[in-house]
Amino acid sequence: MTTLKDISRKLSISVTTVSRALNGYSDVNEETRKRIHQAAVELNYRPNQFARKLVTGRSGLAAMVLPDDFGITTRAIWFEILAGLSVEFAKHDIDFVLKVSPTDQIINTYQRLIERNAMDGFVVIAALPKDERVSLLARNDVPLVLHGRSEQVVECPVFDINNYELMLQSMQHLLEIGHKRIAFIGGPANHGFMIDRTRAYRSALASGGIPFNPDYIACGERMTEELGMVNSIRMCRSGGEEPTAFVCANTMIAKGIYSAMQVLGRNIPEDVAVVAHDDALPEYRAVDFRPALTVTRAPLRDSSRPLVDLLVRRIRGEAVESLTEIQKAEFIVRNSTSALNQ
Amino acid sequence: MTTLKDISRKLSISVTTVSRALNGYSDVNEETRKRIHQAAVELNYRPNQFARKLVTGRSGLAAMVLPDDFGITTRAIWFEILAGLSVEFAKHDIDFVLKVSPTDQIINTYQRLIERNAMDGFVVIAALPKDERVSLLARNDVPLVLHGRSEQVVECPVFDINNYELMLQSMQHLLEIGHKRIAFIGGPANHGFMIDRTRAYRSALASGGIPFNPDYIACGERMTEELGMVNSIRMCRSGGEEPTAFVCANTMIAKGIYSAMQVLGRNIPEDVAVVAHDDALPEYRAVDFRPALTVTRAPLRDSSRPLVDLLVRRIRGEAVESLTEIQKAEFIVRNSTSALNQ
DNA sequence: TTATTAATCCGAAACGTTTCGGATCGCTTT
DNA sequence: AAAGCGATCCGAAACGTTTCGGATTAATAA
Repeated sequence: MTTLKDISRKLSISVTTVSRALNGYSDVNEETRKRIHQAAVELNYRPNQFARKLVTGRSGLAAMVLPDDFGITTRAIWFEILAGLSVEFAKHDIDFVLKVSPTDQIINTYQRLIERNAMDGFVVIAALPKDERVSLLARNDVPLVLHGRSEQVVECPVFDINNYELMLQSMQHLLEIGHKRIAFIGGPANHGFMIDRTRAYRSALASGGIPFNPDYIACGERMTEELGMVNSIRMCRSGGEEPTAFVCANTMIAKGIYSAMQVLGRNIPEDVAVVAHDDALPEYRAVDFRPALTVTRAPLRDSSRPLVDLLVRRIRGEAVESLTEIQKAEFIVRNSTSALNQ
Repeated sequence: MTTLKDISRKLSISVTTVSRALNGYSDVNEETRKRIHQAAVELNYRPNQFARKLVTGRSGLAAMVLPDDFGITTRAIWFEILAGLSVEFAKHDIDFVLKVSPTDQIINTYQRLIERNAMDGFVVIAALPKDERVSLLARNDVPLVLHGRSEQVVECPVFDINNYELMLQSMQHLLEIGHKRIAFIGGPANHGFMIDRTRAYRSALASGGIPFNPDYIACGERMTEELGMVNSIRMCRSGGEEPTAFVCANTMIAKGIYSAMQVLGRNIPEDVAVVAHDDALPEYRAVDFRPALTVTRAPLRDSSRPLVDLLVRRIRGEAVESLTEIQKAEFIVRNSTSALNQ
């Protein structure tokens, strides 16, 4: 392990100057800076992160805390997010630490992490309207970035996709091609993105002059194939009028509906239309559905960079007001929707 | 942020003694130790990890490096492993950092991490016979624990399941109930576990007096449903004699075979038997297969604890010789295998 | 009585950085 | 000639721990 002192000794230059040269301060001669840099690579110098943290207060560590029951979704999705964050943080020389905690201990886990004071920041995913994690972190002045919008007015950077808009787009498409009995199968009703989408769902119905039917909306804790399967079958068998179209909160739910419709002997898109929101997971490619799935598309992978950038800028002390980013989803019509024949 | 000095001041006791009391040294009076502990909780003292690292050399950080194409398997499995490691490391007060790296940059990533010298240790998964990662870490004296066996004689703790034994068990079962044309569909041929299992496969055949048929073995880079589907169909349609039984390296492959057999109009277990190795992922529950799947079972989740324990013991300086653990898989006969009728 | 020992405690150095507050020197301005 | 300035450099303190090498005291052994 070579240290600043080693370089200092070798060049007969003070430690101070070596440090300042390596950190790009302006008060060191270009000539000596070169010599110092050269010596640094020769000796294979790496700054000791811990000594640095001790004086600067920065650790070069950022964390994410996940529930061990995987919350609203599946392992595959979490990993997609984790992988993206890891590579993005690496670009900023930040190590990404993963904390998995029993679901009922999440807040305690945050508390401990905050007390230990070893993380430069946190990324918080799946915002709730009143999010305890967010208020805890904010209260302790710990930088965080939030994925999804939270109702509470809090000083933190936010990244989100335009959930309201994308739902509106799906609905308008279905309305335009003549659907009136449109069902919505989604995730936990208390999450920010579901609130936004539900609002858009109802607003689109209203603007189409269609009364809201509570039987046509289903929320589940976990947005899986099973959720889509079970609920679409239930809706079709309830005795009332069957829906002619389904809007799904993700492609897994759509997959479940596809299976259900097959079992029920319904054809897509002739008998029922299906639209979904697509996080673009390689495991569930909307283009590979038969028929190919109409979607609003916003790759989860694309969220890593903005999330990390926002957090890093917050850590660096940028004003929070400028740290909001809303990504627009793309609307892609494929073969799972077609004009209603009647 | 309260420090040792704060406690020291409050109690009029030297920093040294406070430190030693809190770290459980024997040369401090039981009475004063109590006072110190009490003051510590009152002031909500948390040791500064970085100051500590600076002097002890330990960082309280352990890492795992993963390829961004997810290597031999799927996102879901990686997450299962990551989650387990995270909670186990937490028990030892170690933060778990996840590094995702482009596949062709893995070694560079390790190199950089080693140079930065910020990790106490690494867990290395999916051992290759000659594993560059292992030799790099070992050469630099960085503690690691290896999942799977590596050919090279290297000073590192190893955790593995008894791949040879479990394959033997599956094969013996199939042989006993009369199967002779037994196919094996597995993962990348160069991985340790595949080498072991292939050896067991051939040895079982030999002891049953059955010649090895290269058409009955298939290896794929990725052990997915698709792999099982494609290869089982190929084997059944090759024109030669169809296999009457399949042994699969995991349950996803088995799932693919189930689908393939349905397409082909074959019944399980009447026409073909299926056995798999089961990592016990919640997404692919062997008991939920129809018919329920006969397996050798070794939950992936169960590997986290031994992996972490071994690594921690290595970091603490225990002799490597004592740090090997081989877990036995359980053999569970269900309905996907039955005596061949002929 | 004196030497030994055990039980407690502590000062100071060390870990490797960053940074505050100058110091030095040669030039330019007044 | 004095003052001011810009360009370079550096000593020393600070960050919060751990740990080495004693110091002190009282009890015990010789």
